[in-house]
Amino acid sequence: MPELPEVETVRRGLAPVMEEQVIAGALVNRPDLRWPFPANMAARLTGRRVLALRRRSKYILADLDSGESLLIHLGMSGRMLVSGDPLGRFVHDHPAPAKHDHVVLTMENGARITFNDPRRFGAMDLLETATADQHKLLSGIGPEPLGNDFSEPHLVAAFKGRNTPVKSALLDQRIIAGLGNIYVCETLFRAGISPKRKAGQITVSRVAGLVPVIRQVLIEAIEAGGSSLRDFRQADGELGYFQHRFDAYGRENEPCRGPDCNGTIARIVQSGRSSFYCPVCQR
DNA sequence: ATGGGGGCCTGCCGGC
DNA sequence: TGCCGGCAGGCCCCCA
Repeated sequence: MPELPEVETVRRGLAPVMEEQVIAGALVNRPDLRWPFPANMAARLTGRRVLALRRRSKYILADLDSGESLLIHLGMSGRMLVSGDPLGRFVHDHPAPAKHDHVVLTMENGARITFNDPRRFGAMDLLETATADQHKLLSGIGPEPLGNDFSEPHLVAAFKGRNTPVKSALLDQRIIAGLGNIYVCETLFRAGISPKRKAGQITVSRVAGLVPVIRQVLIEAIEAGGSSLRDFRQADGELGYFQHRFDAYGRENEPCRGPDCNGTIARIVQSGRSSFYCPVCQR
């Protein structure tokens, strides 16, 4: 469930049960996900207190009192399931792992956090907190769209001269962090820009206009994810995700919801991925 | 440097 | 019922 709003929703769901808490036990059920786990991962997590849970792009970082941070990426199908008993009555209760439960953290408060990832495109790593930004997976990532470094001049400069479709440019994590296929589709729909248009060919004012649209789409999605937080602890991290109302994504052959537009949402494939858009009002 | 495509995995869904 | 193709929210890496 992994674009920026979903990852932020997961972070917010995990924070109350993980922050300030000690990891009492770590169960690692396989040697790797997308890449091998770091050496001695279970031992380096066990007994460590979680000082803070942060998010950078689609990554979650758990800062530990050892000076290391646990880096978590959910890939395409990763879930962080919270179970157990916050009152700590069943700390020693270890139910058999379900299929694709790869890592289970048991917190001192009795909460259990299970990383379940069928497709195993997810990842975990341990890195020095002080130099986290220089980690190979983080160093090339562009500005956070909801942060101060993301701006009209930045996006205009990043698009300038680019011959790639705007769809690809917005998916490029070096240009802007955290967008994925869904929110790029939604952003371009609201901005009235065709996903096929070359990034460097869009007028400066239209590129600048993308900035507030991106922010608004993400803020709305985070708020929608947040509305499902009550159910988050029950398990299914996917709740809230499907509650989103998408205007374009997944709506092939359905009527365009644009004002005064009688177009029909189309699906095309760009660099192997589906783009949904209205050929009438997205130009 | 930039852009495009392959590949990593499993699960699900629709069609035959 | 079973098999098969196509599809899926990501992203690294290699090639031209």
